[in-house]
Amino acid sequence: MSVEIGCGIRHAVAAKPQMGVPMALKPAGKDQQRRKDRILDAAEILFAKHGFDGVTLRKVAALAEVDLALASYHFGSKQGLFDAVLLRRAEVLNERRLAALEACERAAAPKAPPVEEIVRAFLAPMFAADLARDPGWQHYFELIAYVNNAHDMGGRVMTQFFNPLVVRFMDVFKRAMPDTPPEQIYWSYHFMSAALSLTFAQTERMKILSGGAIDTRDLEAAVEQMIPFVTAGFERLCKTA
Amino acid sequence: MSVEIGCGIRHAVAAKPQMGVPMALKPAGKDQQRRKDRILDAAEILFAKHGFDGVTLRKVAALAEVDLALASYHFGSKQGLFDAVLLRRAEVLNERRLAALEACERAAAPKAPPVEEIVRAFLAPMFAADLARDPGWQHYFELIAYVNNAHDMGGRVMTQFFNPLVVRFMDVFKRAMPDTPPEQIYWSYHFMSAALSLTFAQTERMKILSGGAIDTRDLEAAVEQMIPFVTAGFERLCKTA
DNA sequence: ATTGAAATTCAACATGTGTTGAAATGTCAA
DNA sequence: TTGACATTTCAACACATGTTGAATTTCAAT
Repeated sequence: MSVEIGCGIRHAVAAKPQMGVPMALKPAGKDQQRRKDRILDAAEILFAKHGFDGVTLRKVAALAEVDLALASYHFGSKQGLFDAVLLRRAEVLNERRLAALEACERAAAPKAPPVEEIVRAFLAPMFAADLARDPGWQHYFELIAYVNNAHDMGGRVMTQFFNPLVVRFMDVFKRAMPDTPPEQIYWSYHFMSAALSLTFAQTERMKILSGGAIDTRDLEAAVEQMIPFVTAGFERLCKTA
Repeated sequence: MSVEIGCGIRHAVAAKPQMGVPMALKPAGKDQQRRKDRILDAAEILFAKHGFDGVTLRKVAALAEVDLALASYHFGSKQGLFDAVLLRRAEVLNERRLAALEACERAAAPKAPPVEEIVRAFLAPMFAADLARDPGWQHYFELIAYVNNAHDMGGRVMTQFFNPLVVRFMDVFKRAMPDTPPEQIYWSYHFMSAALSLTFAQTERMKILSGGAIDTRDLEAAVEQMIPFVTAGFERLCKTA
């Protein structure tokens, strides 16, 4: 079930080698890709807000203003659509994080970066202004938060799309704290990932609880609080006892 | 829609004042409550593992080995069943946490308790051996983790069942750090709640990522790591800048 | 213009959904 | 035993679900 990009699935019985057609806009109609993307956009919103089982293809089609059958045609199945939504922005996010990590490594070279800078490299890209103001990215992050906490998806999906990058981060953490047993670094990462997830879940719980004093949906404030909190946690937990 | 306890909903048109019948085992059959409880147990497991929309009343009935219609009869609707599952153990958990909080307040009186002890009073009851080894409570905590991160339920449900207790905790935190702006305390609580949620989500993600080095489903280890991590986060974030 | 493949629409399928009457069964007080 | 009520079963409802086959349209290359 490798992902077919750029052509429908139901029709792709043979998947011919395309006979030297220019890649750029191969079978490009007026809005050839527009409908497919609208489906992804709509699915992104709905999956983020209601989870996999809370969404129906009919609601997706309605929000995207396309025919119901089109989702199945382009993505094969509901699960295929879900994965496609996750895949679409994963690479970009991974690239941004990797760039941030390498930048902070360069700044500290030849020593390992301070823990706070590694934490920042991991968190900041998800709060960067250009992404944080893009509704599409917002919904994507909300979806990741949902998946990360989902009992039956957390393992598979997160690993599938983000493992290589996270492993890279773990290596830098280990290099920054060479005397710390890796277990404690993993635990710290777990708690950092938790803070990220609940924040992007976009609950209004804390607004209610605090009587309006804070709103965790304010991402600018969130990252400002999260970095010191998480860094302090890392540092205490990773002190060699 | 007040919750009717001890008698079916579909039948309760009049809800008469019971005419002096002994409360203890009023219409008690051989296993009068047994089926109702079995439904709650089954629903608890399935809702925790698959969320509200991922569960069907038929699967609940099958797991509980009762007739399909019984769930609707006893709880009125699927949503009613869901709320009943949440309600069942909420009071006990709240009592345990309150007891832990009051104990640590007494130990420190007349001063406010140290932050770490307040954190411990909040976390420890969910990891206490007698609950952590009871499968029922495990599923319940897993369900809470799901609800807390659910975009569309986090606000309502959490507030409904746990707000008074959490407000009580917030007051003690404020008393322990009188010079800290309440906003930072709320943020810290948010991150603590996140660590709790992701841990009880019982994902195998960290086991995969760490190559088996840690497993966040080991609750005994989890609380041991969580308390220092969260405490350190609190203390740094709540330093008056 | 013709062709051929991709994209889109339409209608339907088989199955699953929560919920509800009506009948049957159980339970205990009078 | 009888009567009254709670509980349980059975069957069905009205509707929603993901998916699919066939027909239609779109559109670039011939």
